[in-house]
Amino acid sequence: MTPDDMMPVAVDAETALAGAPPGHKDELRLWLRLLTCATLIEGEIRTRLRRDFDTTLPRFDLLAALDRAPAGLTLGDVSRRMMVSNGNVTGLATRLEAEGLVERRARLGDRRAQMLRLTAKGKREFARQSAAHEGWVAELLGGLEPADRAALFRLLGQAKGSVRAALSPEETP
Amino acid sequence: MTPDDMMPVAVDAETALAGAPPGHKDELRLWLRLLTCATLIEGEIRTRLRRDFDTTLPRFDLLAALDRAPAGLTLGDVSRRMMVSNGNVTGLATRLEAEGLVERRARLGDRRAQMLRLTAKGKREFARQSAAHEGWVAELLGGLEPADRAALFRLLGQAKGSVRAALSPEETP
DNA sequence: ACCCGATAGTTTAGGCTTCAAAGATTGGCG
DNA sequence: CGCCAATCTTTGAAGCCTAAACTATCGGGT
Repeated sequence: MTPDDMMPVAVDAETALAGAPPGHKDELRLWLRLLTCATLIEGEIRTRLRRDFDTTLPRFDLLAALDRAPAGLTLGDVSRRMMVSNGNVTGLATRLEAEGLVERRARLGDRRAQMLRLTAKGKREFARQSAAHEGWVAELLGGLEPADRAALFRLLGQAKGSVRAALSPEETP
Repeated sequence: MTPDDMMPVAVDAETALAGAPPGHKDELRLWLRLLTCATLIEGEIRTRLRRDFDTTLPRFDLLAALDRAPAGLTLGDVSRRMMVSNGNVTGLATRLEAEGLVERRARLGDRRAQMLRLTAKGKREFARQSAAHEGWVAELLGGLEPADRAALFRLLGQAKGSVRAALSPEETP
């Protein structure tokens, strides 16, 4: 319960020259802006998925994961790719199965796992949704200069690297 | 129900020279990377808020909004700032009130609205959480060169502008 | 052959989130 | 004054999400 010494935080190098209180305000502002962008886009996509296809983003994401893996995926695979919990996928898969978009089938030789695959209906449905989705994203980010878009893409890669690097030590003990 | 002509999508100008199928893949890749970054960071912050303070991100965000407005905010104000629905804030406020971090009080002259304010305990609690939070973000994004961080910040501003521009026409009829 | 740690999935409890509909109040207009 | 449209909040139904506990199965070492 000593809230002060839990914070490995890079209190080295450049902090010295920055002076003042720790002053990690820059990173914070960056994070808040990143979050705003993501929230804005995500919210709009959710709204349109509901409006035009009467579906949700998690459903769409699950279909997308399966679409990229014609041989099917286990629930665990899906959970890792979507970066969501196990139990979450169970429920999602159950609902999509009930709608006939996805099918569970046993995996030979391992009675623990089951493969999840798109049904024909699921493929058709996802193709429709996917085309619209791609258009929406292009519409929302179309205001960016191509050069800016490329630069942003690269810098986000850097950011991703920074986050993963900060995460991996404790994540894999 | 004609799913084909609902898609205002910029099918003009640069699409012509790009050739091929509509080919908005660039924007899509950019969006997916942006989303990955946000999800990664957000997930880590959620985990740590739970682990270290036994709280959640929405609670933290609500406290943060109130902390920036010493005079208090109506539930509606909070809802707009957090970009979440009205009903959502009701429940959030109720739980935080039960924990003694926030208080509802009637607004003079308008019995429909109520002001939400931090209690003394809420202020203390948020100060602790906020300091840790700032450190976490700095840790996660600390791997970025300061110049890259600045560039990223600027480009995200552009992206935000692009999204808002694409949104505002239909959002305000 | 048996046990035991690792892996796959489900369940449960609790919280977050949205949309839509309902309640409560206000302020203005005839 | 009385109505009514606009504003603020709450409620209810449904779905999403996590952590943690539980079940089932697998595979290897003794």
